[in-house]
Amino acid sequence: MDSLKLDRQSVVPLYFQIQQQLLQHIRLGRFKPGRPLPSEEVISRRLRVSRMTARQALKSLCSQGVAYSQRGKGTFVAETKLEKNFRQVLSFSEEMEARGTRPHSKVTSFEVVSAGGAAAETLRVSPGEKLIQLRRVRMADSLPMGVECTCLPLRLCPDLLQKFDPGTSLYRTLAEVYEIHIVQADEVVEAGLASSEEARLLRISKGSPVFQFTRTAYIESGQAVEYVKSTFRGDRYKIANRLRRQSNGNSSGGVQWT
Amino acid sequence: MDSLKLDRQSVVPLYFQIQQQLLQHIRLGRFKPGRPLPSEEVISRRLRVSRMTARQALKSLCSQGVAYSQRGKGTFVAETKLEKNFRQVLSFSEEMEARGTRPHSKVTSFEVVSAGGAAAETLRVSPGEKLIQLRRVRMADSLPMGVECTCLPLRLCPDLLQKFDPGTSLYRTLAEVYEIHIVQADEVVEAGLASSEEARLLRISKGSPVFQFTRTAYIESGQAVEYVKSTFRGDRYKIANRLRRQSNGNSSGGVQWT
DNA sequence: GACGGCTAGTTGTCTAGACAACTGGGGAAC
DNA sequence: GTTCCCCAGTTGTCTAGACAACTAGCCGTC
Repeated sequence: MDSLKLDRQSVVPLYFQIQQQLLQHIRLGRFKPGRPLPSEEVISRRLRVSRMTARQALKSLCSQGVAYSQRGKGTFVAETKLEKNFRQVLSFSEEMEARGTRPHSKVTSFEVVSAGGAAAETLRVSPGEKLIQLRRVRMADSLPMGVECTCLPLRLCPDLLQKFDPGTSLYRTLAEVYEIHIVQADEVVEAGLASSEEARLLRISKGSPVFQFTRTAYIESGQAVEYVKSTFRGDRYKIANRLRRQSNGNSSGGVQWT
Repeated sequence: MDSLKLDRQSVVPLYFQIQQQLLQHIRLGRFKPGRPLPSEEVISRRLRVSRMTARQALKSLCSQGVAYSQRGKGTFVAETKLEKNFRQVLSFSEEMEARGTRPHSKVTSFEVVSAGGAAAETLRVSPGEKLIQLRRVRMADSLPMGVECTCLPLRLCPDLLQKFDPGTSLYRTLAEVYEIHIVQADEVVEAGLASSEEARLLRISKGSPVFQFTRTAYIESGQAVEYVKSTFRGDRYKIANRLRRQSNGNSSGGVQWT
């Protein structure tokens, strides 16, 4: 007998509940890589939802790279474990937890500064407006992974210096204390060499290969709220991604949309 | 009066035709960044398709990072032009064309070798089986961008050495001559330093920062058909990506799927 | 044994609706 | 003038079905 558990009173959409439960089963190894997930029809019948809802749950697993579909055959658990999820915005803490390592940070400075340069421009604040600047060394299982410099407009979170415990997740604090929910980010990655300052903090030699990330995070309205520059060790950090190729069907149109 | 153009006889799905036409309008600047796209309802009425079909077209633009949706407001053209599309599998040629630069390659070797090491393992061929190995220097507007070493099992494309014109796109040749359609790829990016050999070919100094890509490409069945290792100049190459944050709704389940 | 057709199972596409949740603006009430 | 409510427009979620296209296995014919 199946112990179904969809909460139809919940505000959480059904497809999302289904997706989360499948994900949990995959994580626990109850669905193994390469093996099929329940078909749309089975989920639909078992959980008494329409096929489109079941389908939406499976599709969202596919778009996360966790599964893949084959017409006429089924939907299968994806093989590879990707080292860095390049699809979803994750804070460093969340990313390390997903990887199974214990995140930890050492704050090297946490202060209010005047906006200037790229940070001011990106965050759309007038030059001279106050920003909170947080510099941290990011560690995983006590090993230094990278250095990170985060800038936030002070007016959005005026008492962050008091409210934020640097041992916890910044994103979690922003959401819980200030109702600032980050939903999107643009990230640019460059390859570079460690400066002597970075080398010292990361315990590597100057000139070692590093990743340089520049991230801008946005809330739903499209307003940029966070500007981060970070440098991560090239020897301990990889980026992995699964790409799909767009099927090609050429059709040039003459529709008037206006 | 609107000149609608959906080909309902075509094998190309309606949602894809709509998506392509919207994309073309965006590329031509008829829908500007930050401005709204036609709403689901408008597309639905204008083109006489159901709202779900119109929605699927808009959603697929969103998943490509070309647009974004806001509940209650609409779907808008995304602002930023991303330097490297990290969502779609693109060959080097396609990527450079998308960027508006003229791609060009210099072949440094093109031969049959015996499989071994990571390439053999990834492509799932027995050690010693023959592989085609193609080494190229990749150029954009006559500037060297990176070096690339591509491996393919010989049995999949036995006369590639004759059939492939290195001036053209390898992916195009694979599709047209051998019916090998690449639909997915896994890519791992690392930060490294240029070796003296790479430095010479790329006209940079040894020890300069570079990106090291390792890509495995798959056909629909999941069979790996291409293994590529490449090194790109850190000073001329950036990776850009737009990430969405997964909305969080925790629900742990007890469904029996079997 | 080889081939072809049939069938059940699966995903892909599409329809025509429904209600919920949210946005933004206008207008009424205060 | 300010506040509140309502309404039209929009996206998010969901239903119940339909047919197409493809896969894989079974089975009978040749």
